[in-house]
Amino acid sequence: MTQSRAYHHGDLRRALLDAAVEVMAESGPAALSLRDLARRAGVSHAAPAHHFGDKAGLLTALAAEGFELLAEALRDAGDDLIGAGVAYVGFAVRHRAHFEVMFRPDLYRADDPAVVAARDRAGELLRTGVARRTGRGPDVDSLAAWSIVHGFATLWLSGALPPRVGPDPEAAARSVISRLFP
Amino acid sequence: MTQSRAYHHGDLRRALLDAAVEVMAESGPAALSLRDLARRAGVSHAAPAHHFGDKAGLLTALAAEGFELLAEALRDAGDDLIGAGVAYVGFAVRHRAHFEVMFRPDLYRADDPAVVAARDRAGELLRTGVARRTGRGPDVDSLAAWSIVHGFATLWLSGALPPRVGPDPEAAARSVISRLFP
DNA sequence: TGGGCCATCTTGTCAATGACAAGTTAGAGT
DNA sequence: ACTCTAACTTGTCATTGACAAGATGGCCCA
Repeated sequence: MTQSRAYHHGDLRRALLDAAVEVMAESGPAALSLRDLARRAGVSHAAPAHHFGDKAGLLTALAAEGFELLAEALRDAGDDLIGAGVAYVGFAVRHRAHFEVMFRPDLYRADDPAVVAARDRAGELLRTGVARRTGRGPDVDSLAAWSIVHGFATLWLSGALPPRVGPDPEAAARSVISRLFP
Repeated sequence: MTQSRAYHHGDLRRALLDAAVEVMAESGPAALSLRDLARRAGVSHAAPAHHFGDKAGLLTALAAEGFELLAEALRDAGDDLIGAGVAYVGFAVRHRAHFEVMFRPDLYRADDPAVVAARDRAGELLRTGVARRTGRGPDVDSLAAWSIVHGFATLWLSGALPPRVGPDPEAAARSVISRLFP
């Protein structure tokens, strides 16, 4: 994270990331345009390139930030396995743009050091959380836990779930996860 | 599905869909370009527009086809709940391009009649399959089942799963689903 | 204090793309 | 044979991502 106490703008890098989140939150990642972000930030159309190189660079930064936010959310959930699962879903809903980029490696450079580090950190939290709870070898349990929360979050975000699931994703997630870890 | 015993080309509509699947299978949906598809099919750059209107139209057709293929795969899996889950994952892996479009409604017109019909058909199969197996109210069980297979498939496709899961997605999926329905 | 340095941002440009408009071709039906 | 129309082409425009080259302004150090 270059500390950018920017000159002309203020903090263009952050402003661009925020604008990207805003756009993607309402129109999805496909609607993202560097020139549009520049317009929103009030800078020239080539300004984003200086901070991120290209579009993939911006999304790489977003993905890294996303994995950091996810790790933070999981850490805050503490030892409670169900709570961690709910936190995973809560993160996906609250940081929809980040989440949607994170698991679309064709959009960014997944081998970027910052991304790899943050992802490993989040993955570690996920795995140890499950291992602490269940006696068994963590392999199947943690894979099942990750799958069920990730699947629920993805389905929720895609709007594929029927209305009867209700309006509160975290409440619904809690009952689903409880089905796996009664 | 307009039956297109096409004139000049042979069956351009199908050729374009196949080319789209091929491109997306290796480079993801973001790499899709109508002009590239036209080039691959050996037609002019505006030919695709005649069959699909615009890019979203082509992806709408792909999504509808995907839901039909999914319904077919679930039907073939029969009454076996675990088998149906494995079939869901198998479909996602084997028809990666279709699957990736289907659950990205910002890319196509999700309210298209053909899409809605096919999706409802697949959804019905999913729900009744679970209800047949478990005594309980199908709500939580079917949501949990759908979440776990969808999550596993998504994670597998995104390459997020660690190598120790092994090379066979369907085998790994089977053990994960068995964890939910022992 | 003032002069250079360099990150930051701008202007200009090019090829590629999606979308649209208008024209052309060729098979089908009569 | 004639027409009709689906299937495709040619041409064009605004938008976009990427790159090159230049301008600007704060900061460091003599």
